[in-house]
Amino acid sequence: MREQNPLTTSLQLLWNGLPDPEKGPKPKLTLNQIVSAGVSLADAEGLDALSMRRLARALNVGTMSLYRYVPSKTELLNLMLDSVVGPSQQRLSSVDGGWRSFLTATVHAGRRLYLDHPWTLQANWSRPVLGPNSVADLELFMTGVRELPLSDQRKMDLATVLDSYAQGTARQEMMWINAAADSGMTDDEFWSYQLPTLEKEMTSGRFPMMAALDEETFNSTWDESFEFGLQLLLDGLENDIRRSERDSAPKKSKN
Amino acid sequence: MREQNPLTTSLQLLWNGLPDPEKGPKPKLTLNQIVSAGVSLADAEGLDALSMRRLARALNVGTMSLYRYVPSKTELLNLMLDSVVGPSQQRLSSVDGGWRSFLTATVHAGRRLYLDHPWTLQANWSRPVLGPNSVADLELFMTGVRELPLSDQRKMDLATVLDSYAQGTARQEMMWINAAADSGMTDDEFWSYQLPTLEKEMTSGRFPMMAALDEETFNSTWDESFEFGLQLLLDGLENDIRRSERDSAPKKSKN
DNA sequence: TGCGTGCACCGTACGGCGTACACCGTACCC
DNA sequence: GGGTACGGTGTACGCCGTACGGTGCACGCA
Repeated sequence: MREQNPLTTSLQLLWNGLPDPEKGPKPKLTLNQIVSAGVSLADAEGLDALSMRRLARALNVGTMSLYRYVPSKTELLNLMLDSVVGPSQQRLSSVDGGWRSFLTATVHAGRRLYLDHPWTLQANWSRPVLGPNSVADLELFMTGVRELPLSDQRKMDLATVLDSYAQGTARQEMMWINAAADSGMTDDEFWSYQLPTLEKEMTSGRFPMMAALDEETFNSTWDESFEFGLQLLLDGLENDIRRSERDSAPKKSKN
Repeated sequence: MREQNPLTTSLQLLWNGLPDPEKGPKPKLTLNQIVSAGVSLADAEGLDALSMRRLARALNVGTMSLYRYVPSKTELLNLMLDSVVGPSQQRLSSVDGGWRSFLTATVHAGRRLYLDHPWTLQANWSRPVLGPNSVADLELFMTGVRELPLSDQRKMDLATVLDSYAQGTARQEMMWINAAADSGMTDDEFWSYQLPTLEKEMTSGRFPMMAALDEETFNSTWDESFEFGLQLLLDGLENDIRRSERDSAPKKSKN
């Protein structure tokens, strides 16, 4: 338990939580209380609002008491992240409905996760060590794609690609929402304030393509662009699969 | 110039820079010097290292002098962001080589941008107002896809989707690199420290799919997964295009 | 020529942050 | 019943962004 592996304590906390002590006074808190209070605070007010002082106040303890449970704020964020990922009901129930509906549910769930917990997309966020929920997530993914004629390596690539896409789209959406909110305006107000300047510049001759755009060019909702890209990805995958089935088809005659 | 539009000053700075003053002493700096010093510092040491104090020291001025040029750190970040985006040579030269090679170059350039300037993926990053380089970027994109049989709205969706993908993949890659670097180890060391714990858990019976994975499952490079997903997207798009050409083909006989 | 004025420069200070450290008090083991 | 291991926390340090106000330069005008 006291190896020199520098990740030991992180891994220990993620997978086994705190060891329950025998001696000394009873702890006032549990690790879970701290982590979920952190998640609530970050969900409600953003990552900026999550300071150790505020979190401690919310839990009615002194600031430094938190450090009896968690070695640093970074480690707390790692725990918060793992606590928030993990298989959702939606995906569990779609695992046997064919790969396309499973992957659709997976990417939707990923996007919803990032939008529900925007703080997962903020900050330095050096990706933590893998925790139990992340691994359960991968386990479910691998189950959902078990029928696909792809190598395990390609399946893992697929997981990475789809998560990247969910993350990227959610991040873009969040940035616009934040930009408006930070300036204390709605999305529409934000646009309308920019429009005069943009229109002047676009019709200046420097941007002929931009000047000639349709009225509705910028009218897509985030949901629509997200769906569009998701269909591209899945269509591309379907292509891939058909091709690999065609390639292996001749061998079928051997049976 | 003194309207109550709350974005006026931001837009002014982005599009026109600072007005050159008539009275008083000559400014020691230019806006560009500040912005590019900020970019250099953030590139070299990350966004955390970019404090107003350090930036001022690097420029040999007092901390508060910076505020004569830039109203806040947030605004500085907006200017920095617009200063690093924009059409690259690679993309400009591929604009007439067919949509597929143009889009490939576009997404590659996007990914390279995010990897070269990882700070663009950090922090709150409430997306700023659109600056001249961002608009030039869109202009180029619209030129590159002008032949595609898609509505302007769909083309804009495509721009969003591809940027999301570039951003998502770059972000994932950066997170792993950071995670290792923050702990002061290489990527490989980071993996090897986690492996014992993961292997123990995976063979515990709770994760049968994970336990049965090929040896090479996790061996893909970031480049490989990125390429894989990019091909999926472009194949999907090709599908879309062929379908829409097929649909409109009957009309061709009218000619 | 000289002076008034508007702007550049920047030292100081305030309220936040993460967290190192040391001290206090509790509750179990022997 | 005493020793000891451990939970709780007050204080302090060195960072951060930036509000405020003082100082002195350089041009427009008399």
